[in-house]
Amino acid sequence: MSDAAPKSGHSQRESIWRRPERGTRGPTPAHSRDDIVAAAIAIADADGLAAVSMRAVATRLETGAASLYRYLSSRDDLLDLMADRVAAELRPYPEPEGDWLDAMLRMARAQRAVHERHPWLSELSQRASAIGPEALAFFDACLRIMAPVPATPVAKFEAIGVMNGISILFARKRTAGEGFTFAGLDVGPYPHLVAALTQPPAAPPATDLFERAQRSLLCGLLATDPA
Amino acid sequence: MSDAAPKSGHSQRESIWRRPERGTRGPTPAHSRDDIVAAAIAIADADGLAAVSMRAVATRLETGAASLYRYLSSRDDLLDLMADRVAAELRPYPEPEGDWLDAMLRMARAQRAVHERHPWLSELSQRASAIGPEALAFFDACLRIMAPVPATPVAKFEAIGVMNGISILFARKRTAGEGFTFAGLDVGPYPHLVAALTQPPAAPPATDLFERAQRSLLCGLLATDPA
DNA sequence: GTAAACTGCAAACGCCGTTCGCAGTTTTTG
DNA sequence: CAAAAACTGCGAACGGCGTTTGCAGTTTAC
Repeated sequence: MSDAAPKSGHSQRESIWRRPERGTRGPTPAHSRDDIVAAAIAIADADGLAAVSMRAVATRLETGAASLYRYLSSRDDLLDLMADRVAAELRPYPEPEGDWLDAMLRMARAQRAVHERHPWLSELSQRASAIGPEALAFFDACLRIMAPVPATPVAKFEAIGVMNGISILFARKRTAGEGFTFAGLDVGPYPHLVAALTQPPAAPPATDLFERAQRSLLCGLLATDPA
Repeated sequence: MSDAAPKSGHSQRESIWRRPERGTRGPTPAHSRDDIVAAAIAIADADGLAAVSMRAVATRLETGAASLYRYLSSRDDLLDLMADRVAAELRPYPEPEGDWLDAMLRMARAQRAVHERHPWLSELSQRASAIGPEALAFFDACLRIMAPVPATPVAKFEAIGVMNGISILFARKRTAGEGFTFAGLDVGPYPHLVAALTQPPAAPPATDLFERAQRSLLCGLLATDPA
C-alpha cells in the first residue's frame, strides 16, 4: 500500500504527460517511457495496432507485462504516447513565409506522409483521448500559419480537423490499396456499377488530387462570408 | 465431425453474404441473422462498439455465446452485417432529378445522419472488410446520380470515398462534441494557441459548412481538367 | 539504521473470441 | 419404420488480453 493514491485527489485520471517519469528513490529503472513507446511503435509499424499488446511490448523489451505498469498506467496511455510521438515527425513545421495556403499544403503533405509511414495512426485518431505536447505544438504551428487569415478561431480549428481528415483519407487510400472486392456478390441489378467496373481502369488520376482537395476545402472553410 | 469442412476447398473464407442462412434439415432455429444483427446494433447504439461482445449479444437474445456461431462464423462477420444493415438507412436514395450536385448533397446529408445515429459506424469504416449488398446498392445509386458527370469511374469512386470521409468527419464533430481538453498542459510556449483559446467561442459557424465542404470537394474532384 | 519510496515481476482475475463435444431435433434415405 | 445424416442449442474449456496484487529486492531520505 505504499504507492497507492496520489496526494491530490483529482477524480479525473491524471494525464500521462503530467506525471513525472519516475521519482527520486529506488533503483534506476531498466527502461523508460521512450523505450516502451518506441517498441510499441515498431510493433505497430510491423504488424498493426492489434499486435501492440502489453505482453508483446514487454516481450520485445525482454521483461514482463506487469513491469510496464511502472511506466504507464494503462494501454490507453501507451496509445496516447505513440500518437504524440509520431506527431513529432511533422517537424520541422513549414515556415509561414509567403502564401499561408502553400504553407498549409506543406503541412498537409507532411501529415499524409506520417499516416502512410504509420498506417495504424488513423485508428488512434478517432479515439477521444488526451492531447499531447506534440499535438499542441502542431496546433500552434497551424494557427501561426493561418494567422493572416481573417477567420474565427473556431473556423480555424475546424479547418485543421478537416485537413487532418483529408490527409488520413488519402493516406488510407494509398496504404489500403482501396481493394474492395465485390467478391461473390450479384451485381446484376446495378447497371451503373457494372458499367463503371467493366470500364478499363484508365490512368491514375491527376497527381495533385490531394492538393486540390485540400486547397478547395481550406479555402472553402476559411472563406469569410457575410453571415 | 459432421459439419466440418465445406465441399469446395476455397482457401479464402467464403463471404458471409454467400452462405445460406440455414440448411433444410434440423429444428427451426430460435433466432436469425437479422435478430442477432439487430441486437448487436442496439448494443452498439447504447454502449459503443466495444460493448458488442459475442457474450453480450447472446445475453440480449437470452442464449449462449456459442449459439451465435450457428448463424455467423466470427465477430467480424457480425460487424460486416451491422455495417451493411445500417447502410440500408440511406434509402430511399435521392432521385437524380435536376442537378447531380444537389442529389449528391442529399446523399451526403443522409450519410451524415446515419453516422450521427450510429457513431460506431465510423469505426467499422476503416476495417478493410467485405462489401455487402447494401453498400453495392449505395455505390450504384451514387454512380447513377453522377452519370451525367464526364469523369472516369476511378474519379467517381474516389469522390464517393471522399464524400464518405467528409460525412464521417462532420458527424464525429457533432457526436464527439470536439471536446479536446488541453488539460494540464503547458500552453505557455504556444502564443498562437493561447490567442485562439482565449478568444470568445463566438457564434457557431455557418450552418451550411458541411454542404460547402462537400460541394467544393465533389466539384473539385470531378472537374475534368486537361491532363 | 531504519523507514519510505521505488523497481521488477510471477501469479492471478475477469473478460474476450472461438472451438469442442454432446444431447436433442428434424429431415432424408432405404 | 428404422437408421443415418444434417442440423440446433449450448456448457465447458482454451488461449490471449488488460490489469491488479503481492512480494522480494534496491535505493534514497532522514
